[in-house]
Amino acid sequence: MDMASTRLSADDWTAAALEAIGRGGLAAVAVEPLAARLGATKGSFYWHFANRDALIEAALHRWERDHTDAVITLIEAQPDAMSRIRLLITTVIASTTAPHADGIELAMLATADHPHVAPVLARVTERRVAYTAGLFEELGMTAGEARLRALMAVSAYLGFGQLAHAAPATVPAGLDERRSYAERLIALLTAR
Amino acid sequence: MDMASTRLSADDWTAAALEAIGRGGLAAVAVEPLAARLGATKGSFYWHFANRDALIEAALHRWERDHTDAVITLIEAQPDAMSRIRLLITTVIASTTAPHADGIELAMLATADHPHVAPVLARVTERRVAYTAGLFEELGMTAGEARLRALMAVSAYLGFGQLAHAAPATVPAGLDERRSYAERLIALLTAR
DNA sequence: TGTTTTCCGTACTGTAGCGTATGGACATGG
DNA sequence: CCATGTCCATACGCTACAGTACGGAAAACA
Repeated sequence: MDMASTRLSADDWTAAALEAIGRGGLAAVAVEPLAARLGATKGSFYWHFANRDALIEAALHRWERDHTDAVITLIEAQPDAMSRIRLLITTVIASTTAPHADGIELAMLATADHPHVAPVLARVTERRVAYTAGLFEELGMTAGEARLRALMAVSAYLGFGQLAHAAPATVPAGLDERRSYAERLIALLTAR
Repeated sequence: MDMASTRLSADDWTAAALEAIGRGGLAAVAVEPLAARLGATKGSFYWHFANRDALIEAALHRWERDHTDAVITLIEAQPDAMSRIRLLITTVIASTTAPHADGIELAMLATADHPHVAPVLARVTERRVAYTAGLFEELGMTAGEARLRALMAVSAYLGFGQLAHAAPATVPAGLDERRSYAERLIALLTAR
């Protein structure tokens, strides 16, 4: 995995930081352990970054960029609003309860109070709600109604993630069960 | 607040630990800072507890006990299933977005991976889902249907908490808006 | 009041990680 | 091939906190 022991770039460090966040949360972004994992020492790190805080900020902004891009291009490929909503819900429900979901996302929520995490997470979340509200509007709902549904949808998404993480036993286990759960959720959220 | 500078009991320490969790998460449960906050020193702590881990465990178990008791007695006071569901949803939606919700609960979710937190949180969550499913059954639903609805309800609860925490701007601000949001949620969750 | 038990303060050791200083390896262009 | 800039390892100091040792104060009890 890390056999090319040439010099490291700043991006190598942010990538390692994101990976660490996924594993152990923001607290796992520690310079010396990361250096060990990269087969280097602090000397390298402090050449590329001023301090630990700068690394965290860089990693967070990279996550924000990559993450939002990925979701948008995935969903936007669908033809109409209804199928976009379907895809949104089903992929989320189907994938979330996998081994351990998207570790980074859970870590972000877990550290929502952190001064650097808070603004990033707020932007991503607000963007999600706004985007989802747009989908419901395309279904013919008023702006107010669409926003309510969007809040419920995003809540259902976030809540399901927490549920799967905190009490995996409660959540539908098989893929079929999860699929039908997603169907019921879609039906309730789009009901007039 | 802390003028009675008599001796401390083990319960004083667990109470302080819970308060610290609410403020800064599990990481804030540090012996020396807690001692300072209590106007004592480590000498006291290590007489009452073997180590930091023992304190965490004690605090967690105390939270589990107090917490479940409180919710159950509050809800169980209602006459019928429908009003219990109403109360459950409305209080949760109405109170969650207050200053900063129940700090402890958020901290628990944020540290769900911790070896001592995981089992406690899993028990509490499973109990919530089971209890809510029971309410839906009382409404005349089949066991399977009731469980689905319960999952959605608890998801909505957890998700709303996360939403209010991560992006307060997205969530209904005024008490009236929140109340009507809760109403819509109840309507959707109990619709046949 | 004297003795025993309970409780706590002080002083110590040990560890983990942040940040700095500095010299040197390695590449690169003149 | 040598001089300059780029990148990194080593060694160091500093802080925060976990846990231990031990002596002494403060209650409880006789």
